[in-house]
Amino acid sequence: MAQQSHQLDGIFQALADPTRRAVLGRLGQGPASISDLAKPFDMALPSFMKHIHSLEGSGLIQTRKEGRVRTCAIDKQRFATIETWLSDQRALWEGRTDRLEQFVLKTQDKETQK
Amino acid sequence: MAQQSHQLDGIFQALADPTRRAVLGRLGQGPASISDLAKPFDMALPSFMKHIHSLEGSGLIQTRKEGRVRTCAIDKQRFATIETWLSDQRALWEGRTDRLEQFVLKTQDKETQK
DNA sequence: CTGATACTTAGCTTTATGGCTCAGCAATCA
DNA sequence: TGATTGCTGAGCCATAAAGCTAAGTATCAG
Repeated sequence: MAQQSHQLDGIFQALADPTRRAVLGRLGQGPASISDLAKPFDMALPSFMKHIHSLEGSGLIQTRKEGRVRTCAIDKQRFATIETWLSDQRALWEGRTDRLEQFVLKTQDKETQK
Repeated sequence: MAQQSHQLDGIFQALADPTRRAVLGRLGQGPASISDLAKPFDMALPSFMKHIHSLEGSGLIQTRKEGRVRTCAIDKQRFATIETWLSDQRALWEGRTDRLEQFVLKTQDKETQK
């Protein structure tokens, strides 16, 4: 494990914004141009472009320009990076579902009921 | 669907920092106190506390104070929120891995306008 | 009661983020 | 050719993030 932490920084940072997640949602249904993607958002185009750059920089989408139109498409592979991190994380918990944790969890219940 | 976008903001934002991910890694092995968690990091305690607050605010960890020691534990449930988002996202792609997408990819530049 | 420990609060600085406008440039269209 | 479309680049502004120090509070150990 110990995958590039820096890569995860960018990915999670990109996902931490509702506009960018909405764009991913839209691109999940198929590629689209910048201006098509921008339409639903009440935002100037240069501002919107920053979101696109964030998504592209993190590798969550890829873009290419044909003529004057830039088409964006989701890059599904990057999502695997997230899943890998999640499952690494789970592996930690599950490799160690032991008495210590149970002990603390129960003590915690006692506290919570105040 | 349409889970609280605001919740995802906080979760992804919290995950977008290597210190905070490292803390989660440590907590995956069991609960720990603030100062134990802080030890590996070359950072003043108040700075470290901000990371803890970020994690707690996003719901990824829970903390409780006993005497003068605050103990932190991971909250596994919040991770399900991420998985849900991921699988919603995948559902979009997979619900529509069809000729349309291929078609659009190839003919985009001519056919974008209806 | 005193001192050490374990945070906690307040406030400051620097940098990053997310928005804007204005201006430009290349590709299409009339 | 000239206008329109679809970005793109430069640069400004306000707010948030991530670090710091200094000082405060509350346990706990003697």
